[in-house]
This record gives sequence, structure tokens and C-alpha cells, in this order.
Amino acid sequence: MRGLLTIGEAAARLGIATSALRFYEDRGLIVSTRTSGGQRRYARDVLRRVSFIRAAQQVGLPLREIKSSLAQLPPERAPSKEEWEQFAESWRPRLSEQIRLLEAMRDRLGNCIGCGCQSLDSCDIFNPGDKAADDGPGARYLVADVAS
Amino acid sequence: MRGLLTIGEAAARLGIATSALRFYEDRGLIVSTRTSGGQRRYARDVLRRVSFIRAAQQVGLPLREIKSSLAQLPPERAPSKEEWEQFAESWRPRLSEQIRLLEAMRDRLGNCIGCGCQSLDSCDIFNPGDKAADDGPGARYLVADVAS
DNA sequence: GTAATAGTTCAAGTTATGTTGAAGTCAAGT
DNA sequence: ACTTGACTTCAACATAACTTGAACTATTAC
Repeated sequence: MRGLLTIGEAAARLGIATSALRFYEDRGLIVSTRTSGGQRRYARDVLRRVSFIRAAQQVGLPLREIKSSLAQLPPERAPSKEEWEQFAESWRPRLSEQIRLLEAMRDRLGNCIGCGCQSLDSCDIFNPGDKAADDGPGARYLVADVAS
Repeated sequence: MRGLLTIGEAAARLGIATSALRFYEDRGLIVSTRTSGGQRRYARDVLRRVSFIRAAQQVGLPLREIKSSLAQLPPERAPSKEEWEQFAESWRPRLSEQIRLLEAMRDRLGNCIGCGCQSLDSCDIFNPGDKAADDGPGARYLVADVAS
């Protein structure tokens, strides 16, 4: 039956190891049905879900968070356009934020090169503590504050 | 003597734990001098280096690579403008690439919402394997190929 | 000079994300 | 029916990046 993939087929299509699929399933990020003999069979939908998992990892999210994000989608069935839309929308802020962070990094790097600082030691932009100490311990310029 | 920081002072300014600084030093990413009693004293320069370490981690680089990147800078002395310039320049491709990746992700997410796919199952953009299977196992759309 | 605070090393523990290996079972082709 | 390759579980290992704890020492404030 086309429509169900073995773990090997799914892994090959995704370019990842079968062990990773079992791991994701174990962690509840994907689901499978089983043959009478106990082997996994994945709906095609799993390909998209796993693609998202890998994409989300690039953004720096841990599987725990990816899982809760994926919880918006129906576990088995392919998502409707509305479900998909809502899912995608929920991702935009994350992506935009990360892009903003990287652009800031790139731009400050560039600015610092050209900003005419006489001494890099006293450059406001790249010396996190020296001037930022006013903001109290933990003030940083280049490093985003992440939840502890 | 102003100019040398205790590990606690440096950690407070950077907003990280002292154990992290010892860890970075152990790994050779930063250096310190020692007091007669054996306590670490950090030159102010360490603040910038550690800021970079944290920034680079946001980009997704492992410490091993960050270390080799930092090797371009003088270990103790503050870098000259030229040294800094070269260092910063070496970072741009990394940053640009990561930004490009995230933008692609964001845009494809958007495209898929509006692309009029009748069925998400057959959407070229988000179904990595279905059409991309022509490219052989491992072809993916959303996931960047990273060095194994 | 002494107490409190902050520092030292070293080993072991933690979380995240998987991979690897052993021992055995299923599915498919001939 | 039998062989082969793909699958199963479960436990252990791997690596990164730190943190924690124990036992001890330095520095600083009074």
C-alpha cells in the first residue's frame, strides 16, 4: 500500500538515520501505526513533520519546544489549510526574532570595524560589561537574553 | 589594580556563571593570569572574547569552532584594528548564510500558506521527499545540508 | 587576626540529541 | 520453505556544554 512508509523508507527520504525517527517517536514528536508483526509504518505526513523538526532545530529550538509547537497540528491526519496557516503563523515571530538577532550581530560587527573606535577596549558596542555595567550584572549587547 | 578582573567580577559582567569561565579557560578559549595565591585574574579583553563566544553560540557554532575562530585574535593583548577587521570579516559569511537560511524558511512558510496548494500533501515546497526523491536520498528543502 | 566571602581543583552529575550493539523477529523474493 | 535484509527492543555509549559538590585556600573587611 502506497501511503505508508517503512522506517527505512522514511529515513532515506528525510536523509536521516532510522534511529532518529525512533527517537522522535519515543519523544512523542511523531506517531506511527504498526503492522501485525509489530513493525512501524509511517503516514506520508511524517515527512513534513520531520522536515519541520529539522528546520526548527536550525533555529535553535530544543525538541521539547518543537514538540509543543507541533501539538497544534493533528497528530495523524494531514493538516487542513487553516490548521497549517495557524501553525505557520505561530512560527513567524521565532524566525523573525532570530533573523533580527543575527542581523544585529552582523551589523554591529560591521559598525565596529568602521565606527572609528580608537580603542576596541572602550567600544560601547563590543565591550559588554564596561559601559553596560550600569544596567546591572547580566547586561550584554551581543548576547540575547534567553530564558534560564 | 583596575584592568584585572576576578572570575566573579567577569562572570557578573558577562551574566554567566564562574564555572562557565573556568570551562572556557579549560577548553582554551580564554586565558588568565594568576595571583600569587593561585587565583585567576582576567584582563578586560576577556569580556569581549566571551561576548563573542556567546554570540557565536547563537549562530549555532560549537565551542571547538569558536575556538579556532578566536585563534585569529591575540590571546592576551587587545586586538589591533587590522586584527579585528580580519576577524570580523571572517564571520560575515557564517552570519549571512544563517540569515539566508532563516529567511528562506520564513519565506517558504509564507509561500506555502499562500501558494494555493490544494493538498499540502503534494506541496513541492513542504514535502521534502515526495518530489525531491529524484535528487536521491537525503534531498531536503527546509533543512540545510550540514557537514556530517 | 579573624571571620566572611570568594576563590581553587577534581570528579561526578545533568540535559540534549542522538548512535551503536546485541539478540532476536518480520517481510519478501525465489 | 528458506534466506536475506530490514525491522524490533533495550541498554549502553557518545558528545557538547556546562553545573554541582566536596574539600580546601586566598583575599578582604573589620
